[in-house]
Amino acid sequence: MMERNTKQRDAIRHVFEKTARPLGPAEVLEAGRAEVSKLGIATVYRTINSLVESGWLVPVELPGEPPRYEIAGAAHHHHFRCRDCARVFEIHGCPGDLSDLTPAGFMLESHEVVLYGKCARCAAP
Amino acid sequence: MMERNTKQRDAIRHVFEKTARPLGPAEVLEAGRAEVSKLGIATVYRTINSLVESGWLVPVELPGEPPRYEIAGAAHHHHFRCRDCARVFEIHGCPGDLSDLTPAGFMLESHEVVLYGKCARCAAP
DNA sequence: ATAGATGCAAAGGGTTTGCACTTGA
DNA sequence: TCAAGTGCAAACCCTTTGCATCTAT
Repeated sequence: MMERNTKQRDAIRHVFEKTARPLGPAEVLEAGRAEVSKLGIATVYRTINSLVESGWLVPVELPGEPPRYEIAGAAHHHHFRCRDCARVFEIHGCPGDLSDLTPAGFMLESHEVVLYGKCARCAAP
Repeated sequence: MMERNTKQRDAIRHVFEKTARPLGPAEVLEAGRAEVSKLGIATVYRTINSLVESGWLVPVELPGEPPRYEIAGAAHHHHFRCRDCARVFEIHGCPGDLSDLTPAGFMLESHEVVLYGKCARCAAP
């Protein structure tokens, strides 16, 4: 599946390559129409899903929000969401071993951390 | 709104009182039918929403999943989601100060931590 | 008695799928 | 050529809403 190079697929990849932040399907559709004006939402979804399956994209899921996607390849990291502008930023570092928090008998496999607050721009006076 | 005591409302509160973990609307519906067999999903949604507004319930939102709800009043805590049975459990403890992860200029206000793995039941042989 | 609450079914919003047409290899 | 990929619209899933009926006060 998705083994051909189409202009739609190229356009969608270009959108991610040109944008430094995680994007949702609607944003991809809008930006992608600059290159392929008749681009359809179904193609965006199918292509994103296949790019995730192929490992080129990874989903960025924040609590209570529809998924965004970003180009894969970054090291293990988490995200900071600005409460004012709603933008999401990658943060480096990690709280480390969280097995202390794991209840007895439970098997810890991975974790997710999201920080909330104000980004540099919104915190500035 | 929701200012009367109905058997549906009571049943829904009972479900949360009897269950120690965060529940989604479908789980509440199923458990609630034990008390009110004709309970409808719309009533579950309406009642949950009003219990959240009144502060009796708080939403538990995990990345990429529809919201669950738990009784308000618990101290700051996080959640563990079982990858096998998809149930969510409250965990005690907290990684603590995460300001090390916060980029310069950013203002950290709060955080969310979710652990993933196998619950005691699903990890058992 | 009567406004509030319920249940059903229909409507919404976002994502997926069926199908005929288009297109890349 | 001709199967993979696309676009459109219908189907889906979860949640909300409209409305006639029921019920707590």
